[in-house]
Amino acid sequence: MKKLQPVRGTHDILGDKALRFRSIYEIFRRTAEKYHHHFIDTPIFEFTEVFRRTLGDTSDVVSKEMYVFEDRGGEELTLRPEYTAGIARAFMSNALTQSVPCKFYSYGPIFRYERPQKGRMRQFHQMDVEILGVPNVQADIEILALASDFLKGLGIGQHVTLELNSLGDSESRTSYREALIQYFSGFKKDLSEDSLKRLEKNPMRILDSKDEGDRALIVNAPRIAEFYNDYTKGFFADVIAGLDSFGIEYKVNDRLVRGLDYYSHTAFEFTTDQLGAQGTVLAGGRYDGLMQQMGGPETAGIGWAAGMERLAELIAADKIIAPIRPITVVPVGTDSQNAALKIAHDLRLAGFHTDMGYSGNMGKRMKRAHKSNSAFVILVGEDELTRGAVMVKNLDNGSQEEILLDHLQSYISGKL
RNA sequence: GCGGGUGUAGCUCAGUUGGUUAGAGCGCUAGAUUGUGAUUCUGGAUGUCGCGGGUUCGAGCCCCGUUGCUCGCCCCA
Repeated sequence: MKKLQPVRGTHDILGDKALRFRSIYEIFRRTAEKYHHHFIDTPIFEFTEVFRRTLGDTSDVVSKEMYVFEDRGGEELTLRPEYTAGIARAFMSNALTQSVPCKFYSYGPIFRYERPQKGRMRQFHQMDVEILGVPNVQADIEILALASDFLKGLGIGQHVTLELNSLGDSESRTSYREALIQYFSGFKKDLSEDSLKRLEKNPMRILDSKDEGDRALIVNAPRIAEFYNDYTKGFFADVIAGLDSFGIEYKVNDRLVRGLDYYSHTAFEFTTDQLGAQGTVLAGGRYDGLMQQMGGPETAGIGWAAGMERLAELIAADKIIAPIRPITVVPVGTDSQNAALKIAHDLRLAGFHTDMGYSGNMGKRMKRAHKSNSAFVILVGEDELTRGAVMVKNLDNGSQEEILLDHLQSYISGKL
């Protein structure tokens, strides 16, 4: 082993970070299940085609961020760079098109070959929810409510704002796109280099450019709302009315654009100003055209994904689940080792979290027990054993008492 | 892919205009206390100064390259 370091952009998750991840996942799971979403776990790699077809060849994700490899059988595979395409594939592979609506939640690693930064890694973790087969606004409203409940459950509702937009149906979007191209083409010499490329590939992206020169032009650019047809207008109004009736706060941002090709209608992002350049903590939208793009039947879809690493930086201390306080069983001498092991085993069978003080002198074992956050140490010594008892020490107040083995479990459960 | 900052002990960091054996605190460890932790006291070990080359009588310090980390851009959770 030459390098004992993790691959760039990957991290080990342990200690406090592991606790945060577990806490967040637990709250996510409970919230998603309250909305009766079902757990789904799809492979972390798929045929490259699954992502290439759905995300669009020109998207940055496909063109420069995917971990693509060929396996020994010569198949072109890709580590998933996002959730939706894989779930959509699973939806069709398992013939669930016959069982709509389907509501899913999932959690796991996502891979993108990017330059790492704060809140951005090459392997990171997302929590994802999807509703498939509900084309009307009920799905939009519920998926946003689920997001809002989740973030409030984490205690970060105050630090996060919901930005909302409608990208319209394809008719509205096509005419808006043309209007944008026409408008910006008149200012080609003033546009930044990046935006000139966007003009070719994805003109709507110009709208969230950070370049100052671009921003001056954007102020007077056509607004998407002017190009909504009646259906889009009504749809968006209904989503907003739903949020109002739920008391969910939002900010309409008509410059909000989604990176991936398959979005339509509702698009949203929950952002924070506390994470530097990576402000988006949860984002998603409606993707009614996706299934068809993959060669399946027309199926409506909407969902979002939340970034675990980013949320872990924001989570309130009181939402982090307390580390478990075990009981540590310490044999006093080698003679009592077997008896101690048996006592620990019995405690575990009775449901107690139990650890062993394996080695070292008494001082060392006590120290380790203390460090492991133990509530009690059970000292198993020859003297006590002859009386059918053990010494139980409370590590919080230092008191200790000799307890008959027969009474051990009831004694401890009374004190925990 | 582009641009900036940075790298000394497990952690947080000192280290003079380049000058012998590279330091502190925390943590770790041994003992005081061979059946008792979080307090105290006394000892101990921390290290390829990221890596490779160069300049120099001499480099942790200067120069070049490289790599990791980090911040920003692109893009995104």
